[in-house]
Amino acid sequence: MARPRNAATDLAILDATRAELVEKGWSKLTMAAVAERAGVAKTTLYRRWPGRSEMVVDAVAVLFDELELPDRGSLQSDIEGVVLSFASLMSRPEAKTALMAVVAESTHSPQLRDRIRTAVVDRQKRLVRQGRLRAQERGELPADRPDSAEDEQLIDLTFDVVAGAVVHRVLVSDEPVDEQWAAAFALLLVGGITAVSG
Amino acid sequence: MARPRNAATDLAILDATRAELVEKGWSKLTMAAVAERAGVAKTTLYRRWPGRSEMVVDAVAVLFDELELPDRGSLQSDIEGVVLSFASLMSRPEAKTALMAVVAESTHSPQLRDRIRTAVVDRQKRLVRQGRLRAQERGELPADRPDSAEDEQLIDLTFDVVAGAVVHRVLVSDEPVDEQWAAAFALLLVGGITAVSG
Amino acid sequence: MARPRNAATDLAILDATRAELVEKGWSKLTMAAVAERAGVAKTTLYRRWPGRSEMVVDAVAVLFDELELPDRGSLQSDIEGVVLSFASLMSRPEAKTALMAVVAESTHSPQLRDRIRTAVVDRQKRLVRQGRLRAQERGELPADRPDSAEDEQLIDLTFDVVAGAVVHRVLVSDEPVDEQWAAAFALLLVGGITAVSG
Amino acid sequence: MARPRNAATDLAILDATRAELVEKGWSKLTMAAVAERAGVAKTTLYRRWPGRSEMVVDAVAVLFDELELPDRGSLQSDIEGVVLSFASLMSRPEAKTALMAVVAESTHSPQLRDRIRTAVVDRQKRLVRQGRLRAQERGELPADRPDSAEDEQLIDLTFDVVAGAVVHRVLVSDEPVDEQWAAAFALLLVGGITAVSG
DNA sequence: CTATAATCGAGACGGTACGTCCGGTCTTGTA
DNA sequence: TACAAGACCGGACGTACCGTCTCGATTATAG
Repeated sequence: MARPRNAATDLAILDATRAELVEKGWSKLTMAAVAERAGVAKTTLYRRWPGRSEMVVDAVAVLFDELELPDRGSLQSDIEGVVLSFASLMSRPEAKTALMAVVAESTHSPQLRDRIRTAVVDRQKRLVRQGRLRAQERGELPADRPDSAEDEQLIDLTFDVVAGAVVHRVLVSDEPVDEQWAAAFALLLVGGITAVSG
Repeated sequence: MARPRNAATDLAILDATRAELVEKGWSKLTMAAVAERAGVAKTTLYRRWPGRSEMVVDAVAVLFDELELPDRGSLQSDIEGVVLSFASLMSRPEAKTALMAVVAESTHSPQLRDRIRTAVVDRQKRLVRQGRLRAQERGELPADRPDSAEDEQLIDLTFDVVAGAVVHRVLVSDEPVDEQWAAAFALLLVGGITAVSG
Repeated sequence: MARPRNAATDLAILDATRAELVEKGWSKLTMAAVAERAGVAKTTLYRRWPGRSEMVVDAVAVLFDELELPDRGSLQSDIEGVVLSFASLMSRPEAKTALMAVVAESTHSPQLRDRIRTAVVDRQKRLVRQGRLRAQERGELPADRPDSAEDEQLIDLTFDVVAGAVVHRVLVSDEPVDEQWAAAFALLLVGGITAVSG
Repeated sequence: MARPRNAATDLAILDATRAELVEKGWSKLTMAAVAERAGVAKTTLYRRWPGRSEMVVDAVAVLFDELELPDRGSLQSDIEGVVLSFASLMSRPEAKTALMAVVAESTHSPQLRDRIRTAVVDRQKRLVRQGRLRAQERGELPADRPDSAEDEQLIDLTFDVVAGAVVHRVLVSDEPVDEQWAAAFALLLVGGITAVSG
């Protein structure tokens, strides 16, 4: 009760973390370097996060909140838009290197898995819901059936398909996501959703 | 003229690497432990691979060669089959932890990116081609147009969608890929491909 | 402001160094073994000394401070005494193996040469000065001429002759320094000094 | 029986050893480097010497055979001469670094100690005997008493004093042996020997 | 004039230690 | 109490040599 933590310090640390990620990448990211860059002692880092991975998850999570779903007039266009902006996010070095790394770490740590899910995954499903709702308003998709588990599953499925395809294209196949690819993907997805929902 | 390298040593090392991956996971995998388990000196590892990542790529790559595409009678069923067997592969601890980790590392190393592409990605596209061919023989899909770049792109797209969705579901969303999910996914994908190709 | 170095650690390390020298000898002395024996991390060694040789010089230097020159009543006897006690020092395994080794190393390192000179050589010249002074008080030797470079050179010469002869006898010729040898040597040296100074 | 060893190879190896000693010093001298420099395989080295130390002793021993004792007309002058030529030998980098190093090693190896004694020490005592004989012929010293252990001991003592003083001056005290020092030393030694033998 | 057997070059190999780096904890003094 | 500074332990890193080994290829002698 004597002295409260300095809130600005958190931001400085997360900024420093992202900067180091850009310059060095995940495996060369050291706590000491982040601390020095943030003008902070190593102790302070460990007082706030249990380890490197958790800190990086938090540092990267905010990037995902920049994603939006502007109304481009059709489901097809909306998908194209979100694919392109997600791809551009995944092309930023601090995002691509960190995301895969923490996912890798998470395979041996349930705590980390939870942190990723709450900080990244769940927060972005909103985009799928929003796009679906908008398409229903436009009459492109039928309205949700009340309490339908199938509808809920379709949302999850759509999320994994969109996010997975983009991540795989960019990071594993190592090919660019350009407008042409986004269009082809959106066409495929709309076709599939229509077939399933129709 | 000089003493040749022992070919069996390579196999012993890669076996040891996979075993250590299962027990310790990527971040606790040490060269010394792999060497000891393989009954080999650390030097020998470094004589054959430039680093941990490259060695792990080679160790994991062979797992992907186990994937097959048995003829289950329809495109929909074929997709369900490959999704399930791929998901079962991605659930093996040595595959999931290693794959994400090397992809993360690869974001800062073109050499590693190439190695992943040739050792893993390119080798598995055969499954997509094979499934497509079979569907065409069954009359489920129209035949390829000669020298069509579009057909080629559709193959790549399909590959990223299938592999990406499964990987994302298993590793990021952290949800199981069961028969129900495989069926829903296959339905969506067949719908999309039909719409696009029709 | 920051945490200060633990002074007791220095002593523990030097003790461990001497113990390892006794058991293993110079060429089998490893930093890791010293660290473990001292209950200290290897890092701590390197934080305090640039390398093995420097550490060993410091570890051995204190042994030389044990040397004394008890008044045995005559120059001849004083020399016999110091020769015997120096020889007994040079027979201790930690001294003999270490001293020659660091001298060997020093031939390629001016820094090390300086360290040896200040830590060992200069500190022991006091014995020669003391013995000379005592002999002068007894009237065995004429008093120093003021500001005489010759007197100073004679001190250095005596030091090299005494120390050199003992070291060479023990380490190179590999013969024991017993009372008989000490007496013969002292006789020779007193004869020489008297001839020169007379 | 079948094929004899190439004798020229021995010389090439010892030459290479000395050259490496000059350039790198003892502690940076590697068997691989010597082998390459001699145009020879590492195996060949180990076929001829049990280890580095033994090889270096042989490489350096020949240097000592260059020492001679030209007749300069008096015991005093003869001593000055041998001191200067021995000092010039001890100033050569391959000799100084190697000699101390093998002596250090020898403290833990009787075999090595023997090799040093036969290859270096015993071979050089001839110089003392020769100088003594010459001084006796000149009438500077009384003739040997038959079967006198004392005379024998005086030879050994003289050897240790001369060699020890020079080595200590050059390597430990790190001061030059010039004509002035040689003269002062010779004066001291002649005084001592005369007093003892008188 | 072979054939036979040791020598030789090259370099892979199992080891051991190196000196460095980093993670995470701890101990100081200052604010 | 929070914090900066940095010492500290532990442990892995990638490198360098060691001394041994396995290879073919190359001789010099014995048959």
